[in-house]
This record gives sequence, structure tokens and C-alpha cells, in this order.
Amino acid sequence: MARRKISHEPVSCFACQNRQRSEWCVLTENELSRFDKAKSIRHYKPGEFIYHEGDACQGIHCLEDGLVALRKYNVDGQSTLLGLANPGRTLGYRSLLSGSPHVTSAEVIKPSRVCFIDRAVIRELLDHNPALGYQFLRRASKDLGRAAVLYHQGQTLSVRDRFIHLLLVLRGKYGALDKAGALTIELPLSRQDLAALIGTRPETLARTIRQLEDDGEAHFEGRLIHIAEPETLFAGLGLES
Amino acid sequence: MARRKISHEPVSCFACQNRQRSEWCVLTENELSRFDKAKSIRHYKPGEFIYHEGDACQGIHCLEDGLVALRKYNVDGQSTLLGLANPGRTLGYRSLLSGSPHVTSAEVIKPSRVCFIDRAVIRELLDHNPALGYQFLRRASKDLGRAAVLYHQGQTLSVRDRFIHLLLVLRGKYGALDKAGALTIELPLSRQDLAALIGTRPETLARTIRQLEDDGEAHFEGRLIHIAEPETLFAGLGLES
DNA sequence: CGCCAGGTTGATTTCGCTCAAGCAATGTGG
DNA sequence: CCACATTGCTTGAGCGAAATCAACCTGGCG
Repeated sequence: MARRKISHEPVSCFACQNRQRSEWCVLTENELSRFDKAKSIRHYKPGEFIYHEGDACQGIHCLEDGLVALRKYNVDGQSTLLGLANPGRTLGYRSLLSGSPHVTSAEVIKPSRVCFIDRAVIRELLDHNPALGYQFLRRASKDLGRAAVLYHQGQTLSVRDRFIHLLLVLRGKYGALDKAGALTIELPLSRQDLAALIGTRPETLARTIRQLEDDGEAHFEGRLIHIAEPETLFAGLGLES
Repeated sequence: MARRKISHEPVSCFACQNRQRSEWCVLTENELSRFDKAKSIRHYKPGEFIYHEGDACQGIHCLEDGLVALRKYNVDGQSTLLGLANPGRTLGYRSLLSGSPHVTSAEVIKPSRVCFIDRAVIRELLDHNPALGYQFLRRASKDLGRAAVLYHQGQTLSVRDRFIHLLLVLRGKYGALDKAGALTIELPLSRQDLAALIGTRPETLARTIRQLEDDGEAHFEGRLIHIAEPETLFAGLGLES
């Protein structure tokens, strides 16, 4: 599959494809220039951490390209995946704005290019341009809604249903329909991470996958999933936006 | 205990005790006056709803006095309690700011006095006074952190540990230490709601309580809990801010 | 009084976790 | 190139925590 190479050329914020779809779309030319000068770019390999749970927040990270997992560890080393970050996503804003340490660790899943901007610069921009704060406010509000739904699902749904729901979500970014209406999803994650994402263990997920195969609901090979009748599979869930 | 009567006298926002500790502390005199004129006060009895999950957001509610539960229902009518709101708390800001429907229902637990302010007025104030947006931003960031911790705990802790953790939280608002260092908590909730708050069923909670009694960790009578050695009980948890 | 909701307790079941083993793919060093 | 470790995934067996189902008790209230 399209294992696209990540360019190591430094990209100006002005040219950044993600900017329009991110919180930074409200910055003026001047502000963007300030932002651009202050940023530093770094490349991460899978398994590396951008920041760790408990760290004080130094600033904000923008994921330009790649994939990052937001993970939280147990005392026993057991981990839960709180979410995934795709290109364009701003990381660490929660910690910066609340003034408390990071509650999750940001672990790189696919090779990633990440920009870092110091907290002082962000504060300056926030003080200067209220629209930026408003962007983050909308962003935080949406995240908060997602968190509530996630929590509730974790409490009330079975592993099977949580997994199906996860596929529903991943379909958006990683799914493709063929002409017959069948769905193919290329998972960006290992089984372990899929399990962590729905708060279960790899063994249980393997069994759940087995069950879906046996029921004829879906076909799994490696990180590819084929679902002949997606609508049927996704029907049994409380529909969500 | 202090079953204090709630006054039905309309209170000016200028005189509101909660204002200093809320997001509204940054309003100017003029703005506060605008706010005060726009507000309407309503009294709710236990069991009444301030808004329902799925409703579009009409505006913001301020809880002046009383207690409100943020609840989310399952398809089967099973509910989870996402959190409690104490006096001074602003309700519904998430929905307003994200522009999406309420994700939870706000159900009154104790008789409550609630102010309502139309969304248009809030927007006006937000446009006018960036500091207000910043207040909500901090608030949302903190809520988001709490949500992450809550989710993770729900996934990894046993019912017993989640319950003890809940007591730790409730201690802050509803606990009192005597001279011997023993802790008494007066729970503001029914057993059912306590169960919903930690994502379990009433039967399981009853058994957990029984177990804590048998272990001599705590003594329960009705909504009163006596804990002789709070430090011992709370010791076995990963400490959280 | 009877009714009912909330709470407790008991019996049983089930879902998911733990522990353990096996297997395939990948890497590594001699 | 082979022996070997390593890592990720799957499967099996057994166990345990919590859910479910059901009965019963209690206190409040019409």
C-alpha cells in the first residue's frame, strides 16, 4: 500500500496544507510569520514519544504528516488508547491551556513530521488574536463531546459492539467502497493497539475478530478488512453523528 | 443534616455568591448588567430535567443552588452518570460552543435554582470580551483532562477501586473530619446513582459496600459513611491531583 | 391497609481476563 | 545460509468479576 515517503524538506507554515483545516486558519499574515519563525520541525519514527504523561507542557505540537496515538498507561504498564491524531491535528493544547501536566503520552505510530511551537509564543498569539482562542474552544468542546460518548460506550457496550463502532469510525479515514458496495478498511494499527483503543486485551480482540469471521460479517487478512455488507454490520448500533 | 431551604427571591447577578468562582468573574459591570437583564430564573424539583440529551442548545444554565446530575442513557434505558454539577457550575457550554446537541441530560437531584441565559446573549458577550472565551477554554481543558482520567479508570480499575476513588472525590464537597481524624461523608446521591456514577449496577455496588463493611474499612448507614482511617482506605490508589 | 420504589441478598450465568502454548514472520549474529 | 531469538497474533483452558434474574425486605405514601 501507498507507503508514501515523508519529505524532510522544511515546509513553511504558509505552504502547509493542513493549516486551512486547523485552528491556525484564523492567523493573520503577521501572526503566521511569527508562528513560522518560532517553529521547529522534527521527525519521529514509530515508537518514539513526542511527550509523556505527567510531563509539564512546553508548547504545542502540530502533526504535519504521519500518525500519532494518545496513550495512557496503567501502574502495571497496561495501556489504553485515548485516541489517534491525524495530520493537521494540534497536540498538547489541553495541557497548555489548563496549565496542568499532560494526561496522556503521545506515541508515534507511523513516521511523522511534527512542528513544535513554544508555549510563550502560543500565549502571545492567544492574547493577540481572540479568534484563535475561539478556535481552540470549539475544538475542546468537540473533544469533550467525543470523550463523553466514548466513556459511555466503554461502560455500556460489549467488546464486539465497541469494535464494530471503532470500524465505523476508522471507515471515515481508512475505508474505501468498491462498486459493489463492499467496504475495505486498511487499518493503521496493530491488533494490540486496536485492542487498547477499545479498552480490551489482544486475546479478546482476536476472539472477537474470529467471531465476526465465523458469522460471515467480515473478512480479515492482516491489516485489511473486507466487509461485504457494511450497512448490515453497522445497523445494530445506536447511530452517532 | 442542614436541609437548607432554597430562597425563591430573585437574586441579582451582582449579588450572586458564585460569580467570583465562575467563568463570569471576568465580566465588566456593563456586561454583567446585560447578563443580569437577559437572565431568567427557574426552580427545579428533583427528577426534573433542565435539558435532554439530543436537544439543541438554547443557551446556558447557571446552577445557583442545588445539585444536578449529567446523565447519559442507553438504548435499554440503562444510564451512566457522567458527572455532578454543584452550585456555581455553568451547564450546557459545551453544546453551545461546539454547535452540536447536548450529549448528556441534566437531571436535578436536589431542589435547584437555575439561571438561564439565551445563546445569543452569550455569543454577544463572547464576541465582546475575549477573556470570557479564555475562561471557558480553561474550563473545557480541565474537563477534558478529567474525562481522560475517568475513561482510563473505568477501563482499568475494579468496581471496588472505582468506588473508593469516588469517595475520595466526594470527600471534597461532602466530607467532614472529626477531631479523631475519622471521616464522615454525607452522600448526596441514591445507591442507584452512585452505581451509575462508577458505571456499575446497584446490586454490585451493594455487594461492594458490604465487602467494605466486612473488611472494616468503612461503616455505612443510609447516606452516611463513616471511615475511621481514611488515609488507609485511600492509600491503595494511584494518586491523582 | 396495600402498593411501590429503593435497597439488599442469593443463585446462576456470562463476558472478558489471565496464563500458557504454539506459530508465522522478521531480525540477528555467527 | 542456518540457528536462534524476538515479536505479534491466535488459540485453548480455566478463572473471576460483575451482570442478570429473582426473591424479599423496608419505609414512605396514597
